[in-house]
Amino acid sequence: MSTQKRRERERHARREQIVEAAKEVFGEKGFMAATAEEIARRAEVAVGTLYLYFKSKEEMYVSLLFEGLDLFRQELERIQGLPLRPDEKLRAFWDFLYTFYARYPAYYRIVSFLHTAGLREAVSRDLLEEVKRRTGRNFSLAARIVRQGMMAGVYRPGDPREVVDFLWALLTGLVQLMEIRRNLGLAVGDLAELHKNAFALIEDGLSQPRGSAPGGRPRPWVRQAKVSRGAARRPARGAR
Amino acid sequence: MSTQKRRERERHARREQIVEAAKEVFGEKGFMAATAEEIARRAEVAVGTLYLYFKSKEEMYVSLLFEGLDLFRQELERIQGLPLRPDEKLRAFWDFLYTFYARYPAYYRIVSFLHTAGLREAVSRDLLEEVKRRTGRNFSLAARIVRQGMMAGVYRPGDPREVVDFLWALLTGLVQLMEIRRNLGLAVGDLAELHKNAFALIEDGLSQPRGSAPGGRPRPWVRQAKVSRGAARRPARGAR
Amino acid sequence: MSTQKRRERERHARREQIVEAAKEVFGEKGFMAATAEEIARRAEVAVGTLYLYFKSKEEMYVSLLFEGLDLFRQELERIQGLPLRPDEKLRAFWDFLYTFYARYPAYYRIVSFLHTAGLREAVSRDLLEEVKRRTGRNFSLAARIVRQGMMAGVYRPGDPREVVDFLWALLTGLVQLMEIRRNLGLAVGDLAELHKNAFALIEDGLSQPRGSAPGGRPRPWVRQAKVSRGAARRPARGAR
Amino acid sequence: MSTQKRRERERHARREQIVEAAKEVFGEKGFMAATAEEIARRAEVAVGTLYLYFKSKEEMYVSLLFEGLDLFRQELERIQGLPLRPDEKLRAFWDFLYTFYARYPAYYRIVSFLHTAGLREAVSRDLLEEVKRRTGRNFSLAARIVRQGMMAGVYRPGDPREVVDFLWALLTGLVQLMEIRRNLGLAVGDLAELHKNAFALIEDGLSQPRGSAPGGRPRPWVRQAKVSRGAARRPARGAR
DNA sequence: TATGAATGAGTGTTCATTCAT
DNA sequence: GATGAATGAACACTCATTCAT
Repeated sequence: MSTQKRRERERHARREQIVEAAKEVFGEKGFMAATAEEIARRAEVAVGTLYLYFKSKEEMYVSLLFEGLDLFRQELERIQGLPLRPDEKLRAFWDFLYTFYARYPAYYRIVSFLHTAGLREAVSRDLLEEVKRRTGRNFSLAARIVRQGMMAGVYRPGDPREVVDFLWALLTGLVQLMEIRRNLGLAVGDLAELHKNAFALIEDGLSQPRGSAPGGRPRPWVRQAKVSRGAARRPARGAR
Repeated sequence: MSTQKRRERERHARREQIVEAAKEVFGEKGFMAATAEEIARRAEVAVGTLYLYFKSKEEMYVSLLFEGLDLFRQELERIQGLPLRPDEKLRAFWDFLYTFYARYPAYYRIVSFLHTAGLREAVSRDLLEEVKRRTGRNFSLAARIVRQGMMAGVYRPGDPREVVDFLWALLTGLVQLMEIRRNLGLAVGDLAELHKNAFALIEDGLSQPRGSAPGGRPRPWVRQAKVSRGAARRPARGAR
Repeated sequence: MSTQKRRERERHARREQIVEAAKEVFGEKGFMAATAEEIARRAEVAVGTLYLYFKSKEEMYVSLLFEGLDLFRQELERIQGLPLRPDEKLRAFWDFLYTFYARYPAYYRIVSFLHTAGLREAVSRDLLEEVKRRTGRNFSLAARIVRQGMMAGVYRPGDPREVVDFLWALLTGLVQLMEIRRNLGLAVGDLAELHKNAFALIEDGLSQPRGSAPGGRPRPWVRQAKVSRGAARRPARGAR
Repeated sequence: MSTQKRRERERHARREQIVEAAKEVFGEKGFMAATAEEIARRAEVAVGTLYLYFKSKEEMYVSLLFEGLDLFRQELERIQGLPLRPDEKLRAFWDFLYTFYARYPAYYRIVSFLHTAGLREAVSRDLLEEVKRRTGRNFSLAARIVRQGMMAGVYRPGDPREVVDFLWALLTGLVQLMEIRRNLGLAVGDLAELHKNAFALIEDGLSQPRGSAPGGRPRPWVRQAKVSRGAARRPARGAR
């Protein structure tokens, strides 16, 4: 019993060693340039040991995401529990998206890695399932904030999950754009500033129009396409 | 003189051969899985020849972007020339962002490739400069559309380039999100639908409030943070 | 004493577990592709335990032969005990060689494995001794059948062990030939048919000429080389 | 033109370098223990170069067979052309089987390798086809000798190819048996002697019975099974 | 310019075997 | 005896890039 527990503990510790080393090496060199041998060396472990804990280099990399996803969730839950108005919560969420990136850019890179072609072959089904579960939970948590805003009448009705997709897409898109600009040697603007302004833009779109009476019929979130004079009339495609 | 011109032409033709082959191979296999040998074979050229025209595999890949950037610019200019209201133009631009992706997803992948760590070492300075020039031009062109909307009072005043960044980031962010979801084996929503709705959201944020008189004092685009009643006042977290 | 016996029994049972698992795994995957870990898993035993009972993977493999050699011997003894004429016994033996292969091809593969270069280093001396003893016994048993035929005057006098070598060689040679043909994708003939015909051929060679009186001077088994008329006399090439 | 020819020659020479080195290394270490790196080193060639000429280690190994198959064929043709009686030719063939093994045992080992499971995946289709073609030709050549014997009435009628199979099987089976015995540390008999005696045995089975009149009805090669008293009567299975 | 044969460093992964507990 | 985590040497194969012709 005691032996088993010790085993358990040691196993966990060893895994941590490896994860830490992997974080370092992948962080410094990126996925492609990182080598199994160096990770093993830094973890002070034999190369073979790596493969006792992870199926492949890809799996090692993606596994690092878990910690990030959990940190992400914790913060989300903290925000959710704050005594704030829904719109304040959403802003807190948006701010968090940025601070999280600023603090742990590596996690965003791993997420970005998830779109690599052929990923599904290199990684175990279970790992992918777990990633799905955790990202799904996080998206749901975020969606809840938006939903509360909608139900409180602060935001127009709509699909809250879609809004989260937009926020996430906007943030990651901006991050990538900035990184590309840096890579191109372009003077890259202040991401913090961009981030702040982006929210102002989106929040306006989300919000109930100011003039509308609190109890009035809500302006639908997806509006009719305005018709241009002289332009071919396209059929209005209402909200799904 | 004539000889030189012929030389020039032949050189250009040869380069085109290679570019076409590269487009095919990179398109089918992605950057990593593509091999110089296969590109050479398809271009009906010796492997060594590739390196007479391109410094490296990376350079070959990134060069493909030029054509995309030019197509992009042409369409932008077409839109600019259309007899549309500024807001209609912006919508046309937004639609174009999507149709361009739908038609040439490969270009987006190359753009995405530009954030690879170590790119600057693998690629010639000149190439990067050229990419900068062309992307810059395209961003400017797009920004012009937004600026026109602002000057016409349809949109609130602000930095038009920033708006273009937002639009671009939003679109590419959504594209990546969808690709990740597909890779994770998640039921992936309809990108076209998402794309449409995203615009509705943003456009609202961009627009002058409905009730405001055309000539009235514009509501500043970046608004003051709303204050939460009863909640502990926390500093804005965006800046950090 | 009792304890020791139990120990003994348990030890034997454990060994059986492993042998059974090894038989399965080697049978399914062949020697090379089989792994110690899988054998351990199937035997429900730790990997290390394998090495308490066997010196090496090779030893595990070769040990499987014992069971086969014993089955072989039992059948040989059964045939020996049958109320048959010597030539009928030999045919029964020959048929058995085939049915044994058809039923337990794995054993033939292990035998074939015994000619691997470097075997002696990978396997304990004792194991090899045991294999020698058991195969030797089997060969002797088979030789006895032949000897009986010779003594009965059914077969010409000669070295019975040699005849067994021939029969064994012929059968295993045919088996290997068929397997190679199958591997090459050649239409492979019916081994059963071949097996039958081969015996007809050999039996004739073994037999006393028909016309010779039972008690007559036996035609020597190894005859003088016939001399070719008109052909240049060449030295026998067999010796070299 | 001259350039092309030189290229051709160089290519051939390089290939020979590699083949020679491969022959050495495989010969010394066997297939499994041989390493690509050592072959390259001995051939004074880069490792990658090996793979310009051969698809895989397996292919390298099997390719060595070609030379052997050609030597084999040449000797077969020589024998065929000799002014000998058919039965003398067959003996010459049989002697050759042995001397060939004695001189080039490595080739027999490669042939034996051909029954490795999974070979077809490790080796190109073309290579296998070529092996088929050449072995097929050799078997045909040998069969011709037997057929001539049959047509001359020296041997009983039958399928000459089958006889060749028997001869081949018998020889290779003996070779393997001897190698196993040597590996087991058994005093291994004189293969040359065994080889000689085996032929006496087989030749008798092949031959027309001595007493039969030249023009008489040939005794069928596959005879009726003799019936044992008291044994279950098995149906006679006539020649196919 | 064009060629294409040659290079050779680089790497993820396996697995028989050991040994501290 | 039994365990099973750890080891680490071993290795085939790839492919971007070069350079002699």
